[in-house]
Amino acid sequence: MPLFQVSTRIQYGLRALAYLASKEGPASAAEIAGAEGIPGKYLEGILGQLTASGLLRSERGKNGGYRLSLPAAELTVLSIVEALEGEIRPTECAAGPGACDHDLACLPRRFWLGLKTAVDEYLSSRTLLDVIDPAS
Amino acid sequence: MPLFQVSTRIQYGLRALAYLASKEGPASAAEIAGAEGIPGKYLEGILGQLTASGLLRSERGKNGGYRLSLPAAELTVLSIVEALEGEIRPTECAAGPGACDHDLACLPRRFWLGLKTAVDEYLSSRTLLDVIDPAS
DNA sequence: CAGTATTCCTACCTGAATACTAGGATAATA
DNA sequence: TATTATCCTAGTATTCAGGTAGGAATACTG
Repeated sequence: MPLFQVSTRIQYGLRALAYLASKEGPASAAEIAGAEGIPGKYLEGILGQLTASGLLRSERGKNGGYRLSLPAAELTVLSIVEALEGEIRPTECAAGPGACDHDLACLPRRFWLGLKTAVDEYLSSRTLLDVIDPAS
Repeated sequence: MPLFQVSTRIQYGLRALAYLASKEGPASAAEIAGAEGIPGKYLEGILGQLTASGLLRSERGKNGGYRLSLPAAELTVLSIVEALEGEIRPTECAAGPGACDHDLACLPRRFWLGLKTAVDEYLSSRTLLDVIDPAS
């Protein structure tokens, strides 16, 4: 129903990253889940995805866990969102010319592309640090 | 999966309004559906919703149909979106203080509220005319 | 008044996605 | 070798988008 909606996946991911940013050394999925009240097995999958995208580095075995691969100030929210949900794309047509067979008939395309640009600008100009810093 | 997604409901509604804007007099749901290639019965529901929200005026019976209740230049896209999907709200918390029981624990709230503001500004500063005018 | 064209109302259906849960295999450390 | 992790695969419950179907209410027209 909503035009845009932040899934629990993104909310959980962001909170987990925020937890890691405010901590020295690695943290396990179970530790983060406990601290943040997030279902553990579900969080595992999210963290795995963030690792595969290169935002986190993981170590297995005892004393292992996850840690940020970049300082929080260099991690844009856009990169987090795209890691968890792929490229933002309001409509099929908004993917670019030739992506749909209407092309000319699809006048609103320009409009939705503009919206995507506005959202991308917001998300790429804020970092993880901005999200967790109450002063911002 | 997407952070924001324009539903067919909004796309169809917009195209129907665009059709009405470029036409003298009323048009029936069937006419618009035929011209725009939209499922007729589905469109009926959408137009009914736009009517209930006051964006359209309808007349039943022969020679009836729908017409805009405002000039296209005075119809913001935000009003269209809200008529079809209700208020934009990225997360529960973003509805305002007190809307969730975390409040202080919900640091990212401010961030998502900012995103909502950015989107609202974009949508409320454009009208139906802007959407259908290739020059804009 | 009969017929026709239209909106309006209610109910249902289906496929896909979100938000999980379950159980273990694999790897690293102590 | 016991423990603590990540990693992998599969299944499930619920919700929602995107329709379909059928007819009732209403208004014009001959």
